[in-house]
Amino acid sequence: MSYHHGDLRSALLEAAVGLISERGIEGLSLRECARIAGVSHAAPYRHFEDKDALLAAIAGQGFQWLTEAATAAMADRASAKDRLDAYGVAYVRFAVENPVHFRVMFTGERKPGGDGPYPQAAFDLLMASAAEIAGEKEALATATAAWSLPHGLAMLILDRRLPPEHVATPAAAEALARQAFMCWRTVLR
Amino acid sequence: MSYHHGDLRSALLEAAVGLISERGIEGLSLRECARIAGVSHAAPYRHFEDKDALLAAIAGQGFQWLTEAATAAMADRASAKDRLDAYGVAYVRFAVENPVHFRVMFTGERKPGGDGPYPQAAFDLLMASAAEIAGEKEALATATAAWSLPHGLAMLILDRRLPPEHVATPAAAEALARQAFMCWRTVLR
DNA sequence: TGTACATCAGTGAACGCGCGTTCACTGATGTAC
DNA sequence: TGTACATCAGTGAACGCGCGTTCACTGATGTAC
Repeated sequence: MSYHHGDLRSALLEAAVGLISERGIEGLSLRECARIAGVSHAAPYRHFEDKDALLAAIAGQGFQWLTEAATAAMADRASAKDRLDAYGVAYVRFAVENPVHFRVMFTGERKPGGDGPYPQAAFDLLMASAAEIAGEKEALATATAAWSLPHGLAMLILDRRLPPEHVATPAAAEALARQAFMCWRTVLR
Repeated sequence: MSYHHGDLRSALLEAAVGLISERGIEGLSLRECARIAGVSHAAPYRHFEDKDALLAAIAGQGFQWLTEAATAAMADRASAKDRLDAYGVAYVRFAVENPVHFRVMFTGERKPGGDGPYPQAAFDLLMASAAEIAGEKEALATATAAWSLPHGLAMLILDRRLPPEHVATPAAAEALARQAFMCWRTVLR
């Protein structure tokens, strides 16, 4: 290996995601990331100010991907109701496919000042369609409900809170998710 | 203070809840709990095998309270649909009133073996009413949806993910929650 | 093409830290007789 | 009521640990002339 790594920043992010997937967010340590990347334990500080900055980078990446996925999923839907529907499906799919990112994005309380990562862009998508359906006045409540359902579902799936036999594989989990959404669709149509 | 504390177990649980509410679950330490309870740092081991046992005790207490609250809320409702509805409202209320317990109950992945705390009793309540509404075949999907909505809403509220001005106070949060549930009620009626 | 130099990514030693847990102990409590 | 004893809650010293972070450094890279 040469003295310069080449793309240590990416390697550290990757190592962090792997580590979190094995040991949980609490189990993340910069030193272990450095070890995995084959670099001294002080090297990460050339790329991330501190541990929180690394987590923030993962969260930021996740928020971007989520927004992209939701935007793409909603793009070819004609009605606002269909768009909310597509949003929910894309949301759960994103969580199942990127469990570490999702957990980092949504674990822990945001700072009172509104500090910290926030899915502003993704929420705006929701609000726009919700306003079309329910009017400005009830848009927030509608968007909140349309976010809560897939968010709760994603959390319950990732945390293995649903009856094990129905969430054993990603495919089974997705099937259950789609069935659960059928209930929601009823209200949207 | 006398040599014997009297009710150290309760005092430790209380200290732990306070500590978590200030610093988050990661910020919990047995030594700090002991300090708060005014006792030496080794004393907690007379009451809890280790740190996880303390957390498990908090979670257990929470699951019990949640089941009691949901049972009570559903008790005087005549139809299954009303019962699912009451469940959701009680669920969010429980989370808002016991944020630390709720977080401890639902933070982190359960062990693959199905180890760890699980709201079995609360979920059974859901399944019973869901089966009445949707039949045995679709009961699981219906129960899942009826759990996901309040679960996601509770998480988003506790983590301050909703637009700040609407969740500034518990009262405002509850109002928003009730509005959001109106959407859900539509599908249940 | 060659050289001097600035830049900056990665090194390795060192610091201080609070933590979880163990252990032999001590002091209070309550019970059997 | 009094005494001997078992029980067990709480003590305080000690262990080892990995971590986050800082620091002066060294070696590679690339750019100006």
